[in-house]
Amino acid sequence: MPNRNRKIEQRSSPTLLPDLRLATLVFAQKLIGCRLVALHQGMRCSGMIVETEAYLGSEDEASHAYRGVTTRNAAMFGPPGRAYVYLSYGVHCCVNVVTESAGVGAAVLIRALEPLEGVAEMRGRRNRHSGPVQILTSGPGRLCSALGITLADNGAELYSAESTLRLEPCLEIPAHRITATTRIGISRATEKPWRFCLSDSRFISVRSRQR
DNA sequence: TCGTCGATCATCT
DNA sequence: GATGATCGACGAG
Repeated sequence: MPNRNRKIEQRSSPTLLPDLRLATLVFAQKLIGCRLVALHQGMRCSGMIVETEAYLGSEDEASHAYRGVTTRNAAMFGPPGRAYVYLSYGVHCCVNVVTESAGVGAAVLIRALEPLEGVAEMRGRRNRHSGPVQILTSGPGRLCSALGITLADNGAELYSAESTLRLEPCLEIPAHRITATTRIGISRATEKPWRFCLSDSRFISVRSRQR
């Protein structure tokens, strides 16, 4: 019933997550304002997504999917709505939301959150018992550390209410509050303005490099 | 406040 | 053997 589903999407309210059939660049913007929830060691921690980056499939030189399926990126080529978690620089975990159809290899990297629940737990995990709360989740490695996300979460069903790592609706952010800039920390396809930030958020990872 | 640099290791060539 | 979607520490201004 594709037409019926489309009607539901057009009437999207703050209580809905972005439609998984959206194009990755649109999905990356719609993801801002959603809540990322992690339930680990019996603790619920969550934050509102304030910064994302879109990575397209085989057409995007900066994407892990550019060279096709490997052991590491297999989750990227799986069904949409799953988590793709990978180890960066051998040290930090980073989490993506897989988008589009299985086999495409597109995903949206979550780069920063505004902490909502479990701040004390996040401080403990990051060994930051004092200081500004922004430092806890501003950066893809930091937010995974704060929420306790590890490689064990690779492939988690983010759209399932039973999943220990999942997305939940939070706020609907109007398009004029979202800024597009070039992506960060990459050496290829650096000109693509596929990073999206909540314009007035104090929690984004790097100050504006807008072009 | 900003820039630089080393740590660290799974993955890829 | 080289690379990298990062981070934290440290020094300069």
